[in-house]
Amino acid sequence: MSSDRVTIRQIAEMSEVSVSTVSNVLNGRTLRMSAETLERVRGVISTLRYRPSSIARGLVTGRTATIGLVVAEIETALFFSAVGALETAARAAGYNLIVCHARGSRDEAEVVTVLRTKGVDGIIFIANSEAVDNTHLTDLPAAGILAVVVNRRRPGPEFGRVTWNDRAGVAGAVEHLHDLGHRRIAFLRGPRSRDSTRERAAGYRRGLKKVGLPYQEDCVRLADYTADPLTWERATSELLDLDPAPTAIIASDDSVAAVVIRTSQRRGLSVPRDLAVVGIDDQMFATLLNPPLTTIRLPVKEAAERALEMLVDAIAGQSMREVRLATELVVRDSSSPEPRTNVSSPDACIRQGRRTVQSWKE
Amino acid sequence: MSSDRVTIRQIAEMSEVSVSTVSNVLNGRTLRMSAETLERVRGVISTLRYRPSSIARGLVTGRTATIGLVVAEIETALFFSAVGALETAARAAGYNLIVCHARGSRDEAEVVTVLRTKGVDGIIFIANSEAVDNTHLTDLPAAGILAVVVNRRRPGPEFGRVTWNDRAGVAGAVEHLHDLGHRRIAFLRGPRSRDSTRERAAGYRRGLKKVGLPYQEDCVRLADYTADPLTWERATSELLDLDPAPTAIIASDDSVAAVVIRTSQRRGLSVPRDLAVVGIDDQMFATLLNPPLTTIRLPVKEAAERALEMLVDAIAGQSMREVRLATELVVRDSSSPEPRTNVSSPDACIRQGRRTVQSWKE
DNA sequence: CGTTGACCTGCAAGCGGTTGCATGCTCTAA
DNA sequence: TTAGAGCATGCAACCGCTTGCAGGTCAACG
Repeated sequence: MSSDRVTIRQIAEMSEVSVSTVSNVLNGRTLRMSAETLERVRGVISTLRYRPSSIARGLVTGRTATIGLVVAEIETALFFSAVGALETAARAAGYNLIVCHARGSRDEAEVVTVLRTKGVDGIIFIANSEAVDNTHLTDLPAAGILAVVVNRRRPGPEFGRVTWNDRAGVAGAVEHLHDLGHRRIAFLRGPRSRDSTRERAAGYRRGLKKVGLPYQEDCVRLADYTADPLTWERATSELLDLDPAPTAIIASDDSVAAVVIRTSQRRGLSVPRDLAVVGIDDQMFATLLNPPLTTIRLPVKEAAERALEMLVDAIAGQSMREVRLATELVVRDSSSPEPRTNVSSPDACIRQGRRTVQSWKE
Repeated sequence: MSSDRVTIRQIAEMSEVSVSTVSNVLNGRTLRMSAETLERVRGVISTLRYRPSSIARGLVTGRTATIGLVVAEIETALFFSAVGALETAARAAGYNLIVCHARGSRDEAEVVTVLRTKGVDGIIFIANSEAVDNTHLTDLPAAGILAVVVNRRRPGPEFGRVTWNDRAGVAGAVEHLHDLGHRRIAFLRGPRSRDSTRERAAGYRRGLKKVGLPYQEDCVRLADYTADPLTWERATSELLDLDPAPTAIIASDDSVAAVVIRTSQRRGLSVPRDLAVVGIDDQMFATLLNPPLTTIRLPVKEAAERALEMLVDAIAGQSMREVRLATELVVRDSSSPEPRTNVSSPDACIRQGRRTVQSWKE
């Protein structure tokens, strides 16, 4: 296919030097080289638009300038921003990304072996759940594969790790709602299979404790964001049927929050006047809802960048680290303190434009 | 790094055969081979978990089983689904994806050269705009690089191409709204820089013509989905201020549609009773809005699959094709014929669950 | 004038595979 | 008994590039 691909040999011939000299030019080993030769070789390279085959180079150096990205559950819109951020950061650092989507850990094991045959310089695993089987990863360090896990349990100290603080995020949301005067704050939890769910539940409890509210069993319901939205609707209705009904709901994620808003509006409630709603993720559409959604932003993008940075450092010989990032509460109208009318006004626009941000670290 | 990577040589030694024999086993050239040898080699391979380096193999065969994916404006959530679909399809066909995000055509040119050094077997370009500069692509065929473009102008007949029918989609939406009784249907167009915008505008005109409605200049406004949502809000307000105001709006995309819904609701209008709203894209959140959004679904996922299929066929020696896919109108409540109340009812749930789908091809 | 460095450049081996063709073996038939 | 067919395996070149080290040139120095 690559019929007439330019090779280093051709460059050498045309510049009337040896292949090694060209290689030296390419790799900056140019210290002890006559300016004349250097210039000549460079000239030929640029006129022929020669780019050395990174695959041949990789074969001998063991470096391919490629890193593998293994994403679990790529459908989750949230993780797309991570992929984008990762790609940007990687390219800035001179790397390319082989992106693989793993469905389940068996699949992941297979993906990893493929990635190894491709000679990637390292692998980043990004999951939306910490509760993943890691057994197939434990032999990576022995094989000399560098790896960083994001939002996921760490298979061993040879792995880099980036997480974010779900617990503090939810606790902060509870505080925020308490500040607004809410005294009965409900919590929709995600599926138990995820560690983050546990963390968030812990954050909910902690937040309540901190502001001095009792933990009430009936205010916690399951709303599995991987399940059918109808189930979220039902969970919301159950909460709203309580007596006294909660005046605020923290939802499993932004999608669930959207349905919470819709469900309560259909019951004739006004958000935030009758019910405050807080989401988790800060997905792109959060700002487009009516009302715009207050939500806990997960630092997915930053996590991606830190993971890449860590991996690149590791390739350069440094040892792996563990980083925990802060989440932030982005306050929008769905938890606005003042009741909103449904009528547009200049004032409303301004209020909508405003955005308050608060961060929580451990 | 890959300190003790197993090589074909080791396998050869342990099986007491030559390297070539192992290679023959690996590549299925096993016809004239004694069953005993075959089994022995296979045994060693599997006990040592040997996987041949695809990079070394690529060097000699010229095939890397890797294809490049160049995505323009990766932030667009819509295209993430394409990436996911592409990855799935690629892996099923035995390929991996190097994903690159190109911002602008200069960047794209650079990405392409990098991809070439990595020895990709082909490249898929996917853009959310047909109006991209293609000059830097025209030399790809000469270099023996196979390429498929998605939703984008075709640089030449050597390129594969997959598009979808924006025009018919919008025309169909107009028909749908007309069927519901709407006689004044507004259209929010996207930025002029995109071919799709022109196509959609043409579809709008054609739809009007088909149902016998006049084209009214004042019913068309710009709502650039890459711009600030406040501008969408303003465009919506301008439409609603008209006298007579339109009773239906086709929005530039789903995000814009969400804002249209919000804006009209804030003015005290009820969707769809007072105003029908149709989006474009069928993004994930369309179904979560209040009311759920009727939208023109673009076959992004299918396009990705067709593009991959075409590329794989081309690698196998077939020539490129051009495919145009149908769009479908997904009817949800935002254009429901019957007025909706804001009060929940069992009936409402059922109606919400329903989904009507209609397809338009050229 | 012979040596010695400093300074450039090229040789050749090797990375981990693939592949055309030669080689050696076994077995059958003349 | 032996040539030839047929089969199983190995040889060696090659893919495009890197790199340690040898080798060659030239000016200055003793």
